Amino acid sequence: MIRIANTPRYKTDGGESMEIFAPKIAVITGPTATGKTALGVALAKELDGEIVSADSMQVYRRMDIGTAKVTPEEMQGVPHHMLDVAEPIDNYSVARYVKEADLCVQDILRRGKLPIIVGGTGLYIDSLIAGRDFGEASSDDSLRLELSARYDTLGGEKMLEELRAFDPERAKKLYPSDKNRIVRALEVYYASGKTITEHDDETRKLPPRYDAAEIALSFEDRADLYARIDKRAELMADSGLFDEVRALLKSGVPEKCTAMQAIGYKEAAMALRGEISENEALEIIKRESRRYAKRQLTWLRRKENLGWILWKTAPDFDFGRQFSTNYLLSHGLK
RNA sequence: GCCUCUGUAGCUCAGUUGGUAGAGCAGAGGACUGAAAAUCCUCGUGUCGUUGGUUCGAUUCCGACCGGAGGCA
Repeated sequence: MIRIANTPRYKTDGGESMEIFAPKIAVITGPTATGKTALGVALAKELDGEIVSADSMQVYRRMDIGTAKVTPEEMQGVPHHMLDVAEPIDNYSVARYVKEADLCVQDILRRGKLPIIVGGTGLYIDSLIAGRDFGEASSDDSLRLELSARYDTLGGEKMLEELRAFDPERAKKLYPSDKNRIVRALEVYYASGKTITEHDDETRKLPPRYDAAEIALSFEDRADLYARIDKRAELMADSGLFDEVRALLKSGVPEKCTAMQAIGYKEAAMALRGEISENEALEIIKRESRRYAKRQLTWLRRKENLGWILWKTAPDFDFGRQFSTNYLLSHGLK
């Protein structure tokens, strides 16, 4: 039976000590194709937990094959949350994820179960644990679209200059070519009157909302990870990835929406348009997936207090379950 | 068997009128606070096929040998 062990003590910036209830939760993360889903289910069964997915693409309905979403059989009766919570045309975001996933976690805790966050979207996981508030600014996209268009005509240098006028600190950190971040920095300021630097500083001061014990999965040898990714991409193609994408496009999902930026989907769309062959698409999907995994590793490597499980050549879930259980217990989850 | 072309970074190739070499792709490292499966930054030493010769000096010129491609018999 799971019990929330203790109440950690955090200091506020004012120097006053303040007691805050930060519930303990478990996290299973790691690059793509390392067995997070299977280990999550095994742990949930052993520890009486429920899964909260942390995957920016599995939130979309009807995107199953290309996102390697758990199947009902694989769930083995374990409740899964944060899957299929959006339409592909929705343009999901971290802000929305934190709000919705937090409700799930709270509900699970209220019922006395262990929330197990499982997924590879590092930003989503960290934001959920930190309890980041992204504000209400710019809930409609008009401002962002306008800024984006301005960036395209004026260029990055001009836009950075504009940002530098009120937020030199952020401007210094950004390259002119980093369109997304420049646009966002401007957007935050114009919509809220607050610079993104101020906003970030404020959220950084907040004590973490959860006390997370995090386990990361990967392979000892990078080559094994890549071989697994390649194999899985081929499996996806054989299982009907192209049909899935065809159906999405046919149902009116625009090609430039967030969901269609997913690896596997944008390449399949290119093939369906006849720009490349399906085989070429598959090769690009493999390559992009490998690069994605590498970025995920970069994200994870900088974190302290990660319990790493490095598979030899293939996942060993018996070992994984044991290691994880011990790890979680030693981190106060009992 | 003879002739021609060819052998340079993991791959495709460029180049040095002789002073030990550089692009693209692949790959590696990093950043990341409302697109994050997104967006962006940085990184190029390799017996220049092997072995003799010419030369102060050869990957570059010459010879032989070993691969590869094509042609003639």
